[in-house]
Amino acid sequence: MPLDPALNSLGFAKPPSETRVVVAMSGGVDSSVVAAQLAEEGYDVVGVTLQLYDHGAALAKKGACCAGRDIHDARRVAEEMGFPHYVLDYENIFKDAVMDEFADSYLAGATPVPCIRCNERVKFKDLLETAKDLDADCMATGHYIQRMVGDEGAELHSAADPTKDQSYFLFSTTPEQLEYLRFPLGHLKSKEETRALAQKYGLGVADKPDSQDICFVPDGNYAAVIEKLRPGAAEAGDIVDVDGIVLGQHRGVIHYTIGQRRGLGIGGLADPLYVVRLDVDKRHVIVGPKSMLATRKVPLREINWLGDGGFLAGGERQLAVKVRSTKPPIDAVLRPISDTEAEVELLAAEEGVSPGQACVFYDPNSSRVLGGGWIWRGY
RNA sequence: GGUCCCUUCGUCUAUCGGUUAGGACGCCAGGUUUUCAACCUGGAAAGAGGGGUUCAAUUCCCCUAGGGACUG
Repeated sequence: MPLDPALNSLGFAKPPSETRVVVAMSGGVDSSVVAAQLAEEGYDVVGVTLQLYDHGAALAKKGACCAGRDIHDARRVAEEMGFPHYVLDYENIFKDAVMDEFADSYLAGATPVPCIRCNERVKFKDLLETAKDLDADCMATGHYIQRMVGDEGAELHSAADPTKDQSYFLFSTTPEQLEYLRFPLGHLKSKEETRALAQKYGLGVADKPDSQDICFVPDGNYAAVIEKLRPGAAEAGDIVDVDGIVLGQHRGVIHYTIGQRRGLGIGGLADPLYVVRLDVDKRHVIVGPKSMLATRKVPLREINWLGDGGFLAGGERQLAVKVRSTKPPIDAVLRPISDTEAEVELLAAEEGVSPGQACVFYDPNSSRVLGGGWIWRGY
């Protein structure tokens, strides 16, 4: 983070004590450290935690964000560090903006990424507006991502620690949102530094495990949540090969994603089978050998462009893309079709490209994130 | 009716007297992961049944059951 001596650590030309920052606190280590650190630096910190879904259902789950135990943890950090903390009831907003689409996406044979929608539609939208209503100068989160100020304004950059980088989950952050956001952890070299800071501030959450899995799914059984939301969603059907030959039965298309290997229950083969396609109308899970997963053309919509210049006007571009959060970026050509649609051609075929997942753009020569889009079926 | 062959983890199979009975796929668990997956590591899991021969039988012989090939 290049520091202008005239500016404080959050980029404002005034003392921290006169800079109000809303910290989105999940109750985890990361956002707790952000809040504690900013409070320590003397900022006018306001902690906010969102209640996103039903308490009772979530209590059983450890490591989840924003419910029950987590709200408690966040509140305690605020008390320990001496800044105000608010809990906002966002259950309805969350259901409308995240959970409903999550269910419908699976029903349509796609594989959604609810965490991206939550950032895009809840944390960086309603919560961000709330922060402005609170007269905050900016809003900070515990995401491992970097915001840098360039010639054309705020830029999004991958985290310094590539193993913790969360750019995949933040590609849809708009330039306007980015102007207002701050990510104080993005420059850390490793998660250990975060935990060390938590120790330093004496936070009770210092040893809390990292969150994983979908926060509103209690026991990892996301299909059960979908069935609760959309009764009858999991209808059994045939597992077929590409020639239509029935190889077995499945418990519902919603249990599968393209590239998936486990859960087919078909044994006795020399090589494993993978899901290569989902046919919702026929309730077919189409399977084949790994080689059939190779994909080069990836159709995208709902593009969020974070690079310089206009998206469509800029024409064809060489860049790197990620099609799954844990896969390394690979070289690709991006061909805009409209302001919000594009086709990505992967230079080397990738396996497991699934509708509903995100395709995130990276500058191959720097840490900059250039936006991304949502993968969908086709033209 | 006769002759010959086959029968091992859930599945497909390896092992032609002494093995912790091996592998693959499937399954389970752990790791990884703020999506779902992928991936990595580990685990459970078998000699159709009954008699023999032998120091020793999955392995050799016989019978029974089931399956297959050829054949008056």
